[in-house]
Amino acid sequence: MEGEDAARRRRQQQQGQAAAGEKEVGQVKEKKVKRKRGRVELRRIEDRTSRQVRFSKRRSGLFKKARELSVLCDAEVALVVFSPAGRLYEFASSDSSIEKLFGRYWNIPNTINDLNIEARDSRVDCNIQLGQNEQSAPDPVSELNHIAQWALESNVNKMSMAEIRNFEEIVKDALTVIKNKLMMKVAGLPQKETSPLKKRNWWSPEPEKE
Amino acid sequence: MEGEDAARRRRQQQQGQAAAGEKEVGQVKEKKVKRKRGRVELRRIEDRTSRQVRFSKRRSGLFKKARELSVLCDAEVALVVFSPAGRLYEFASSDSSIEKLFGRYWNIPNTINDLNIEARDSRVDCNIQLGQNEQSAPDPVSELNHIAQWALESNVNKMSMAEIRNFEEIVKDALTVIKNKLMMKVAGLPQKETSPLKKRNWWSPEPEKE
DNA sequence: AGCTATGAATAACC
DNA sequence: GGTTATTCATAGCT
Repeated sequence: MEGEDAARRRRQQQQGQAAAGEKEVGQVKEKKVKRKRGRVELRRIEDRTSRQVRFSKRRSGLFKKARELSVLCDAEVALVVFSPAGRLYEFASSDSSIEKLFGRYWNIPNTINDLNIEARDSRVDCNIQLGQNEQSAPDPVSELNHIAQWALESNVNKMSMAEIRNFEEIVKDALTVIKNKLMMKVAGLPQKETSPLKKRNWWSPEPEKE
Repeated sequence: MEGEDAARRRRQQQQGQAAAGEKEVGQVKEKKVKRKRGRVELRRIEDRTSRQVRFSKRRSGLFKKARELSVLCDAEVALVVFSPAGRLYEFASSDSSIEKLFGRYWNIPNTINDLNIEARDSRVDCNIQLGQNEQSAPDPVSELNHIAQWALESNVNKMSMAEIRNFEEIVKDALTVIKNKLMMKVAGLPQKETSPLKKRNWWSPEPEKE
């Protein structure tokens, strides 16, 4: 951010320079000098066309800035923009999808999540594990069913926000399991463990790689 | 965005002006002229301290731009940034909380599903509608349960790849429904729709009592 | 969509 | 955290 005084001073200085330059060349460029812009006002642009053009330009600028921040400063950035017309534009830094980053956002408030996970009904855990290792219940849908039942019995409507977030993660995990299993099954591939469900540590501070 | 040629041309022009200005005053300001900055390189800043300073400044700049875009162009913007240290910074335009805007984000992909939704087993559709209109089963989890049962009865193990994908989407939809409903319920937010997404929200449009 | 003058952001320095 | 020189973004045109 910048103070008003400094800004005004700089502006005057620049105009001074410009004047000097013009004096040097003897007013030759008089024709184009009057494209005065003026400070940008922080309120909704009324003209529809102009607003749309502004949106396009500023949007690309914003996304560029977002990308720069994520690259230069090694930060994780997620950006979602809806145009007035309802179009979606999104950006997520490098290794994080929007979903992951916002999952992280939701997880931040409750670091105690681990405890909740441990504390949840063992049937769910059990079923997921079984499904993954393909021991007794080869039908993945039953797992989802169990999860739903578990949630139902746990009186979802009275869950706290933290619990809901946790529930969301659990169901998402289950969905991943199911998807993987079905994919493997249909493709006729051996069920190899890819990674995702382990411990959800993808958001933890990781050692840096250079 | 701007072309290289134009940029270079303008830079030369400006430096020409500056040179003219200096010549006018006779090199009096020689002492401070050499703060050369150079183009910003698009790669991670190595120096830790510098990176942190850059992060602070650029972050505030980015958030300012985001706010400007949302105000000037009447767009909805959600921005989440995690510093390398793991700190969270967030911005959401005016009337949208981060959760709402990203709920909206998650709902977008469903556009493609309209046809699929119509085509799939009517029992599911029916149950969802019932749940939604709170006639018999206001508990969103039951919807998930029904979907799971439907998939189970449909002999999932013999589904084609396309069908599995579709199933995955359906479950994801259900998850979205559940999540949003719970979020709204717990946060006590009114379910207000601002934009054109409404038509395909087969699962949420009506405000709830309770 | 492409250009340029101007305003704004910010890298380098206190 | 403040200042200034410089690069960068973009408003106004075409």
